Amino acid sequence: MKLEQAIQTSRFSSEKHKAILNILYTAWLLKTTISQELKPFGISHEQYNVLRILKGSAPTAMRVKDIACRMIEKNSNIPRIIDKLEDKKLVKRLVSKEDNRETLIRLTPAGVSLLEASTKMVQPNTIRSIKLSEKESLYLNRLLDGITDSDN
Amino acid sequence: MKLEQAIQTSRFSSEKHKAILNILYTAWLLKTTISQELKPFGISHEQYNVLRILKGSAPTAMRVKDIACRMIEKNSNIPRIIDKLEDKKLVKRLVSKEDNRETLIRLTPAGVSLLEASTKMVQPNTIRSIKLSEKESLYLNRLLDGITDSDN
DNA sequence: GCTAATTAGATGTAGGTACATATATTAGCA
DNA sequence: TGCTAATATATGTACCTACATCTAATTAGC
Repeated sequence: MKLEQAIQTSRFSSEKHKAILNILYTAWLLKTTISQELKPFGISHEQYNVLRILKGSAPTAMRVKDIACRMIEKNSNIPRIIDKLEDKKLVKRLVSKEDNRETLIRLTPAGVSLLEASTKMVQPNTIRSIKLSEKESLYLNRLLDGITDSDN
Repeated sequence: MKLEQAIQTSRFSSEKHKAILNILYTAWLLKTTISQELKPFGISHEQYNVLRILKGSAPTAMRVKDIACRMIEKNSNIPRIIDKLEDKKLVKRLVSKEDNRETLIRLTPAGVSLLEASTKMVQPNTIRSIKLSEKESLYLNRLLDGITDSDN
């Protein structure tokens, strides 16, 4: 119903085909919603994700590659996102003492407080916008986890 | 299981929160897979979607705005995607006789044959890569359709 | 201990999204 | 009719992804 009207089609070759489009559409909706919530804070969804990842290991600084492998979109260009965050003084780059190839990234106090303020807004609104019970969410997670088994 | 290892985390505030990340991650996987399949044909996932939409109304040409509202990602910049397709001679721009503001887009024979060839590869591989029965797909579609009711 | 291979990160480029603005054309209406 | 508002598309900008390539630093192998 929702998907059909969103893309103005009701011709799907199978439920599976429809499911593929539905996942893509729902993901787009989620991203758009989150981006809207973040707009007042002046950061993008991707920049927000990096800040959250950094907070996960704070106060310890993180290496660029360790941030990268926690991102949902695996081809994110972390150095470039860090550039933007550094411009806004939300993170700081440090050179690793033990390996000079590595760059360590650390949240600044400004980064911490912007993250806290934005999360306070974004988190509840996003959670609220999803009309699923915990039980339905669990079942959805099971379905999604099973979708791509490596032995295809 | 899948998601946890993909983003190296098992701390989710709820099943719902995990479901949000799971949808985003699964969509990214799908997009990446489809893009890979399309690479030999020299077109992007978005360009492929436009070609498919055009085929849906062929041989009648379509207006830019009608293509736009069938796209999954609603903010797609259709004129720019058309530019790329036109460079490759896969579509042709025509000016509408009844309204000179409108641009009509039509598949060229080259566009039709590239679409057929690529679909023959992409469609089965994508469908096969999704490990869901029709029944599971149906249930997944129901869950996704319910996720965002406009009265939030 | 020195060179080759590997690794971390930065950077270039092409294509895309999101959104604001520009331009042309048509519709609406006093 | 003539003027304004609305509409269709194109274009500019900032940010992002995908991927190739570059540079510096480290490790492996002999």
